Amino acid sequence: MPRAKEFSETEALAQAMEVFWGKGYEATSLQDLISAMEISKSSFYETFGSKYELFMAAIGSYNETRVEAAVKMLDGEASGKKAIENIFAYFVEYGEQYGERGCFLCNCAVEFAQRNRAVAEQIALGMDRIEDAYHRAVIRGQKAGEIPPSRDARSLARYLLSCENGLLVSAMAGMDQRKMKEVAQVTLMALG
Amino acid sequence: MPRAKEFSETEALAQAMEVFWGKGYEATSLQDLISAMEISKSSFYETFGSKYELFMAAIGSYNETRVEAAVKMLDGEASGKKAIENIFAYFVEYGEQYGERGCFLCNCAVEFAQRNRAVAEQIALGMDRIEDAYHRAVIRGQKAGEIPPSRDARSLARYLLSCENGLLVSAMAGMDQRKMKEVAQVTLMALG
DNA sequence: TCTTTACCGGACCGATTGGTTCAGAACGTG
DNA sequence: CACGTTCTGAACCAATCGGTCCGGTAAAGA
Repeated sequence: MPRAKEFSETEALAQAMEVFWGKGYEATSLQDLISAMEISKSSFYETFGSKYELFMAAIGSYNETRVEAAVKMLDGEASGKKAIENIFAYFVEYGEQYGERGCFLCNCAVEFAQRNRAVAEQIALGMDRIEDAYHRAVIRGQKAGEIPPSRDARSLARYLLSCENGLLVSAMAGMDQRKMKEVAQVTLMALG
Repeated sequence: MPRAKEFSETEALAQAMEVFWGKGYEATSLQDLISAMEISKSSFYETFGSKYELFMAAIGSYNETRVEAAVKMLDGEASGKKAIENIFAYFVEYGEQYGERGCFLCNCAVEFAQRNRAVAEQIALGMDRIEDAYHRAVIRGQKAGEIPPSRDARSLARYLLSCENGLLVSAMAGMDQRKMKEVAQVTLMALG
């Protein structure tokens, strides 16, 4: 009976995420959003409720796509150490593809987290997923004899996550790829 | 002949920096600023020109005060390694005093740097100062036999800066002090 | 064809944004 | 006292902000 949907909700959400990722929440206007999503203002409010609700959904979308992709990368490799090396190499290459817009979760944390608990929780969700994936990779590396079993796997996982965040923020602050590569190498030496 | 200045320009600037640091540029309104600075709107525009100009000056103020303090901390200690350990310990304690508002330069980089070259340059100025201070500390540590001389001092300095950024961002994303302390320990182990 | 739903454009809203202007009070100095 | 300057509060500005509402059209199934 009804007319068929003409735009994909998840696709529009993904577009919105891109805009928020690139410009941040406050600097993104409704105009920016509906232009990128290619829907009308009316459809916007009917489908997504408000700018804020859309933003929360966008973080969720990021967790389901980008974070999940990173997790798969870490879980997929046969060797734990290789998986970690590969993902850091990926982050070093990263800028060329996406521009230096860093990690969306970090950006949101910087702009929002201290003032908004709901956002902070949404961010923690994604961060924890990555940390756990690093943890699994470290354990795998330890079992394979690539990483000393004496080291605390959870600490190493948190260290790697923190370094990842630092690397991506440093990139936004102007660090070029060559220097990033050096930093990544030093970072991974800490695995022993 | 003239009437005396009744407010200190540098003091007002410092207050403005605090606000920008805590809320970011976009989320800070003129009302926020003139309330914190305790001057009138008229004085504001006469003295500082515009919100944007004030913001740029605020980054400068941050470089002259906070960054300079960090540099002094790194240069002051007798032992290079001890200096680095101390400053990381300081960042771990940090949150309690200032709330988790991270590093102002990083925050600005996240919000602004990709879209504004002038801001990016101002940020790079401060970052370079810190990197150089780390570099001097590493060299001192190497001369004292605390850090293997085989390691490239500049790479280590950039690594430390990147890890510092990562640690402060992670704190904003919800990492608690205990975990930060662990991460800092792992970070410093990489010095060898 | 008729109903139901999807979608759009545009008018409209109050509030707030950053910014300007100006008259006048406050104040130190000659 | 008078001059020169600092500083303020309020009035005012156009523009934009996020958000609401409605009339109309397009499309699918009954």
